[in-house]
Formats: sequence, C-alpha cells, structure tokens
Amino acid sequence: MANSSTTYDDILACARSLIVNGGYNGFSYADVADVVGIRKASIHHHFPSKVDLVRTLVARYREEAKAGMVNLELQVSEPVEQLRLYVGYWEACIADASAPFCVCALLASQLPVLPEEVGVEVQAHFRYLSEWLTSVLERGARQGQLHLVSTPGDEAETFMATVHGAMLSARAYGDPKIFGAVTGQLLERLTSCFPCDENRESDGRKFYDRDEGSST
Amino acid sequence: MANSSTTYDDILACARSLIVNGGYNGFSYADVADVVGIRKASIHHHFPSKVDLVRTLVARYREEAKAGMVNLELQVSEPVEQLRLYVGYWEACIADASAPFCVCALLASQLPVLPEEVGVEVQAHFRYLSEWLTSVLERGARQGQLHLVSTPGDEAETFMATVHGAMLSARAYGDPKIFGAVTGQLLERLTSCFPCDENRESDGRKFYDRDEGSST
DNA sequence: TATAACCTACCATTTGGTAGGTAGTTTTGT
DNA sequence: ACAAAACTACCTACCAAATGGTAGGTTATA
Repeated sequence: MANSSTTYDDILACARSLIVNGGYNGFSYADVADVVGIRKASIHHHFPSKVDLVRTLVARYREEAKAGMVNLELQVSEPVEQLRLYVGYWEACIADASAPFCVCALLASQLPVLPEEVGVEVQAHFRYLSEWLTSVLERGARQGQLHLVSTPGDEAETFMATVHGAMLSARAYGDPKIFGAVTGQLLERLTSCFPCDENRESDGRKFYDRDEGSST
Repeated sequence: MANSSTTYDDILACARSLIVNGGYNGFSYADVADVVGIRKASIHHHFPSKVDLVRTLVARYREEAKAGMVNLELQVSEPVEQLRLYVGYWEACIADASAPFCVCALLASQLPVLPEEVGVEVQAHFRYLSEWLTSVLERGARQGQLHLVSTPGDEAETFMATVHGAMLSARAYGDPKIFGAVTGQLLERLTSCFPCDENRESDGRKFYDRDEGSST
C-alpha cells in the first residue's frame, strides 16, 4: 500500500513515457526495468500485473489533469485565456518533447485491444476533458468572448478532436510547430466573432484566397 | 512476385483490420493465421517479415486512397461536395464498423516504435492527404464557396487533424455519431461564409449561447 | 520439372508472471 | 531497552506462452 519509495514513482513515470511513444503493447516490463535500473521481477512487487501498472498510471494521469485544470482556472479567469493556457501547455510539452502526446489519446486509439480496466479509465478522461471544455466554451460564449457555431457541447468535442489531431500531425510530420499552427487557428476561429471586423486578439491575417504552402 | 492468389489479399485485408484495432504491436502472425485460416509459416511465404507485410499493406492503402480521391473528383467537381464526400466516406466506414479508423492515422500515433520502412510510408500518406486537402480548399476559396480563416495549407492541416481527432473520439466514446457531429461542424464552419447570413447548405441551427449536453 | 502455395516441426527470443530468498527497516512484546 | 516478528524492497532463477522467423517437406499446377 505504501508508495513512498521513489522507485514506485519512477516506474510510473517511465511507463508513461514509454506508452506515450508506442501505446500499451509498445513497451514491456523489461523496457521499464532497463530504464529504471531495477530487475523485471521488482516491478511486479510494486505492480503485480501490467494492467495494474497501466491502470494506476492512467488514474494518476487523470488526477494530474484535473489538478491542472483547477490550477489553470486559478491562474486566469477568462475562458479564452484558459483555452490558451491549455493549448499552450501542450504546445510546450510537444516542443520540448517532454510529453509529446496525451497518454489517454494514445491509449484511446488502441481501445479495442486494451484491457477493459484500462479502457474504462481512458474513456473517463475523454468525458472529463469534454465536460471541462464544454463549461469553458459555454461560459466564454455567454460572456461574448467566444463565438460558437454550434452547441458548447459539440464545440467542445470539435475542440478536443482538433487538439488530439494536431498532436497526431505533429508526430506524423515530426514537426512540433504543426501543433501550434493547427491549435492557433482553432483559437483564432473561436475568438474572432465575425470574420469581417477585427477584434482584440487578431494578429493581422484574416482572409485568404491565395495559397502559400502547398508544395511539399 | 505473383499476387494472384486471394490468400495474399486476404492476409493484407486481415492484417489491415487488425492494425486498425490495435496498431503495429497489436497483432501477430498467429492472429492473422487464425482469421485467414492458414498456418503461421504460410504467411511468411507471402510476406517474409512483418515489416514486409505492414509496409505492403500501407503502400496499398495509400494507392487506394489516391484512387479514392481521383474517383471522388470525378463524381463531384465542387470542392465543398468533395469534402463532403470525403467525410461521408469515413462516416460510413465508422458507422458500419467496416474500417473504423484510418490505418495511417493509427500507425502515426505509434511512429516512435514503428520500423522505419513503415514510418516513411505513413508519413507519405499524411503529406499526400494534406496536399490534396490544400488543393481542394484553395480551389473552394478561390471560387468563393469556402470561407477560410487562414492559408489553404494551414486550413488543410486543421481539417485533417479534426477528422483524425473525430475518429479518435468516436472510438473513445464508442459512439460513431460523434464523428459526424464533429466533422459536420467542421464543414459547417467552412461553408458558412459569414455566421450571420444563412447560405445554401445551412441546416437551421446557427448561434448558441445556451448549453445542451453538459451533464453526465 | 520447376514453382507456387501450402504444410509440420522446429528455433531463439521476448513476453508477462511466479517462487523463493536476502538485506534492511519497523513494529511489537516483554 | 532489546530481541523477535513482520514487513518492504529488492534480488536470482525460474516458467509457460507467445513472438517473429527458418528449414525442409508435400502437393498441385503450369
């Protein structure tokens, strides 16, 4: 029951970063053992089975995410700024490669082959994130800061999907900048109330009907 | 060199659907053998190694995708309708669970643990899809059918990211409808030139500042 | 008679997991 | 205060099953 030892945390952290790279079947106890500098059997002492390890890891990830949202809401009160911080957090994680993907997003892609206990935890994260985004968007719309085209709930789903897709593209292209490009546009769309008139956050460029980056 | 036998194709098709479920490390030769009704060693006759199998599979997938785009452009000439068909194709695949995820999108999520030969092929698909979307969006904007907020290239990246993210969410929620909800909104945004005035494809709902689905 | 398409029977390695032991620290009974 | 008991955190040494892959044989067909 004790989790005082740093080894316990090291195993979780190591497994997390390994999962971020290749998902549930993309790492083994041997991989973790090598990185942490411990023997394979010792991992079983802390986490009897792989399912235990990953379930714990995801549960902790979700707690951290929730804490992150709370902290974020304490830092800034404006919905727009909260979205900006949220996106900025990921932009930084991807840029410095410290956590170039959301653990739950990656695991969700493999949901059909995931142990059920892990899958449940992953799904819960999606619901939580969706609810949080819904509340932020709803508030932003009510305050007239955000311009929604659909319900806050649907907009939240689109927001989440776009962010996840942006992570995927950044990985596929091997270029962290793509994440910022996509999410920047996402925020731009939400904050510019009407395409015609500029509003406080516009950065100049607005309308295009001429291309710029199609070759290669 | 011959690929006349249906077994060859069966193996590819089977492996594809297994990959769609759990990625590169989510299936084994034994899994394929079971489904195809063949012995493990026989797969090696057609595909010497797993890398061969998956590389071939992705290459073929890319060819099909390209053929699909060409076919799609033959069916409809309007950029907006082309996007609609593209999204509709995936909506159908997800709804009937025949191919609930893009092979390359799933593999891209595991790019760090993918054999290099496969990774290259996956990246090429992303570039191709991005270029195709860019050209469609650029043409749509020039014809005044689509309303872009950024460059066609950036808009294409956002479009692709959103579609991929929508696949992920549909999987995470275990609900195919979420894909249509997200992509529908994506198209809605692109086709409604100005949020205020309705245009030919509007389906009624436009502005919201009241929630609808936040509980649960 | 060559070859394609399969097979059985292997193989080394890796997988997640167990059994049982040891050194060090805590807790406990007296 | 202090030894016995209990527990934690690790270890070595296994295990069965699964992994991708090979060797070599059989059958049918071109």
